[in-house]
Amino acid sequence: MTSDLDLGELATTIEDFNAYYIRLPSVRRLNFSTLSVLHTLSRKGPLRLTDLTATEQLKQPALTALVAKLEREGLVSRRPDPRDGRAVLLSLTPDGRRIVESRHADRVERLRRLVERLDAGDRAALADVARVLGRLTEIAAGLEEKGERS
Amino acid sequence: MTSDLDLGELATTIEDFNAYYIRLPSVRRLNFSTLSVLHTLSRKGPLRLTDLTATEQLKQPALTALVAKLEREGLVSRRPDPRDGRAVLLSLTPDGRRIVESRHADRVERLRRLVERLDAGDRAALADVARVLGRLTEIAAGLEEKGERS
DNA sequence: CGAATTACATCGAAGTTTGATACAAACGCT
DNA sequence: AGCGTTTGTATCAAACTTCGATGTAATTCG
Repeated sequence: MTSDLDLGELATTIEDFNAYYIRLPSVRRLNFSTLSVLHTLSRKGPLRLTDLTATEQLKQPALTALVAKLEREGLVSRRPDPRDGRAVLLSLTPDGRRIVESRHADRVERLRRLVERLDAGDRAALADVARVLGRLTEIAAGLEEKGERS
Repeated sequence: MTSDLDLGELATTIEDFNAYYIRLPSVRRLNFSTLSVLHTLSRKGPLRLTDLTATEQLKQPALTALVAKLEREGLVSRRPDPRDGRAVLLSLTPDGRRIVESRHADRVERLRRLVERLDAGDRAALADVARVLGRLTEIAAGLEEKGERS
């Protein structure tokens, strides 16, 4: 049985890990909302503004303003949706992609320093960690999709 | 050998997982900075304002303002540091603690729904996931401490 | 076609964050 | 003890972010 206690501890462990993992002062001063938008666009390809409001915890006017700023800064590009004259399709520009990639590279480097201090057993378990977290993400994405249809 | 590729994938997996894990619209509208401060105070006990600026990605004036607001709302309490007349010690009030706990409970519930859809093998690996993430956090905390002394 | 809906933009008000600066307590030196 | 320096917070005004309400144009559906 997977007791509540186990899950409570797992949740705490993830929370604490994230406290360290998220902290990553970026060279350019980009706030949480901005980084989240860049990450989402880099993973979910061209998206309409409304689709973004579903993932980001911002209302549509705030997102419109943020995207306008990112376009001015050359990190995001907007083009009309050929299928719907009201909508815009947002994607990362090469510069925008570079920011996401550089942050990713920083995280890889930090992870590397942590991992090299793990003992052999824990290091061997890393593959399992990756597999299970990946599955949990897939399941979460699946549940969300289902929820949207209701 | 732990190749760069493995770590890159692991970092991506964690990033994607977090995109789902972090999303948790709270009942009270508390922004990212606020939630982070509450979490840090709940985990690291009474802290001085300056110690908080080290963890939170806010400058001291922003933190002073945020803490003042949280005190007005009854989520954080301030008392003079008996060891240093210039400093204040910040801690969570019962109400503040309740917010952190209720968010934790929400995460446990979300995790539960994900975990119950894992196959037996992946579920069995959860203990390893918790252990390894916990170790990584310990190591990260240790490295940070070392860095501070330099 | 016309009414209802949807996608995004605009606006003004409220809230947040910042750099510069002020001030008081603590520290270190003699 | 005295004095200059450093450290911990507070204050301020300016810049930025976010929101709810509302506008406008494109789409959908009967």
